[in-house]
Amino acid sequence: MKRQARALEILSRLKNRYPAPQSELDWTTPWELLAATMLSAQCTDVRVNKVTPELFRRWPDPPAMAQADPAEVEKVIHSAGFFRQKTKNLIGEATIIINDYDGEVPRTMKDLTRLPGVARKTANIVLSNAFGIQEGVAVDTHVKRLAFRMGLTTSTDVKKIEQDLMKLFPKPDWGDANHMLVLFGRHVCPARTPRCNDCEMNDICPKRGVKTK
DNA sequence: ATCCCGAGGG
DNA sequence: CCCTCTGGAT
Repeated sequence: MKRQARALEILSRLKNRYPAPQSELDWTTPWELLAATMLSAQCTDVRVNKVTPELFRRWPDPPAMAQADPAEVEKVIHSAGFFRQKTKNLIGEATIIINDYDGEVPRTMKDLTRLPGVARKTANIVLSNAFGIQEGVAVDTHVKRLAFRMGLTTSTDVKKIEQDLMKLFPKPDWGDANHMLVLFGRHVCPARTPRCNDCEMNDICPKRGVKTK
């Protein structure tokens, strides 16, 4: 099957499995989503959700976080990993948002990626989920793995993979495509032991790079 | 290419 | 023990 046709068929089957896909991170404001998404680097959303209630209670917005004691923030987010760098990112992001954006999380790719710890993946999530803006396709470890296995890209470079997916998927689906691929990756096609026998993509998936034990 | 970093699973 | 988890900066 040709790549474009396969992409649309995969999208159709993903929609069938996940009629209302959404992130499993807990958040209520754009600032909380930005913080939670940055914290999710190399860490499961379950563990992010374990630290964010206290984090958001003690430092609920950019003004509070900009004034936070780094040692205290490090304690609260310790179990999420990369805690020193992530603490610097949180305080740095809050400070720039206060100084340059009047305390509001910016709504453009250019402005978001100025923030420390924020590149295209995190910015795409914030733009799509908090503001409903389809700027691109967020490419994380799940999207990267599945796009390669399913033959939607031949690249291992996240920027190139994003460009490929933007051509293959209709723009209105870009935000949902990320969520559906992440969920499908977790449920059916994890990195180590993909369950190809039980997979509804079995007949159209090239299974590129699938580890067979 | 390497580093940041803890926690859970196999 | 080794791999992986919704990455990003140097």
